[in-house]
Amino acid sequence: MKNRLIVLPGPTGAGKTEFAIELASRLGCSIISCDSRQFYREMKIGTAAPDEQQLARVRHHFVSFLSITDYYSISLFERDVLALLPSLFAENPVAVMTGGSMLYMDAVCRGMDDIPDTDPDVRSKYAGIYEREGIAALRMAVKMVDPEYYARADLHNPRRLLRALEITESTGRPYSSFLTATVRERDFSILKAGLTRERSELHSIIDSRVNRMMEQGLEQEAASLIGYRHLNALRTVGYREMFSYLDGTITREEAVSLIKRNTRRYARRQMTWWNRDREITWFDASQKELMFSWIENRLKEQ
RNA sequence: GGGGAGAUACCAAAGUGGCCAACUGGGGCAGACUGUAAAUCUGUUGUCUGAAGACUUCGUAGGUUCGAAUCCUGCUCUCCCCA
Repeated sequence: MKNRLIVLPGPTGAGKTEFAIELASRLGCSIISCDSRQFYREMKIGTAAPDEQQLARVRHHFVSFLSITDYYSISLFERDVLALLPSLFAENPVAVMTGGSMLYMDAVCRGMDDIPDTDPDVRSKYAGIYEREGIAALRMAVKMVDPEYYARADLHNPRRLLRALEITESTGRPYSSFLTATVRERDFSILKAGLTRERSELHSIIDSRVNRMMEQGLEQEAASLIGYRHLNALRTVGYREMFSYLDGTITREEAVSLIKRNTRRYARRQMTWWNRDREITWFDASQKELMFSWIENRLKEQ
């Protein structure tokens, strides 16, 4: 019998954390967290990371295992999860992966193309060009070195253009030549069950969750991290807005409502991403038992 | 009781005779996404339609005009100042 990874995507606020814990305890397996901000041990409140009690109920992996100053990436996550799974499957043929980081999830399920690491100097060189000369300069450069990518790139998006340029220059090969979109074979099978809620319900959960974060001390947590605000890990909903408040740019109330708004937007982007993944079977949060039995039946089938 | 200001689409706010279905911002909705992705970026937002287009909008009722969100009059409401 083939090992199984149960993948549980869902927008922020749908209730994945608690749901996954219940599922994993029923199955007696552990949880792989796929949340790119809960990775960081310094960011607990603002990321709604599972608390001590929740962590005690089921063994979690990839929660609070990094410092905000560590370098990490999607491909490292893919590598680390694939390296961990055999030991999990040795104990139980099933594992649960849940979280809201869409591309990280896809990296585990489908794999990323092999692209060499880039030269940090090249990266900062192009970042400087972008700062001084704007996006038009990036476009022109991409057009020169990788016309194929230029033809299909999002020419408004500096992140995409910068990435293409740094890869092309670091490797001496056009970025587009690395992009094969090959789906990797995995030696385990994947079952995708998504957890969602009605939009309006999701919004009110998000609102109350943000209020709770404030009660739990998001302000203090952000204040303790403000010296690291330039780090990518802190370019995160909840922290950025609190930094603006701590700067005195906006009021506390404004910060709170911006956090709510930006969390809503994040949830929407998540759904946009997953909507095109036909492998996901969706369940409303109110159909918990139905979802459990669906999963258990599928597990028996094999 | 007297004087003044204003009512514009979900909200805020421009427009002060035709180029206005109406600038802009917010919010909403939708989309993209191959390496720090809770990031980064795009579109759309009166109704009907695939589209061309048609139809109804700028507090309300009238009027002026070839033509009004824009001008005039009555009414309703809001705000400010003086009593």
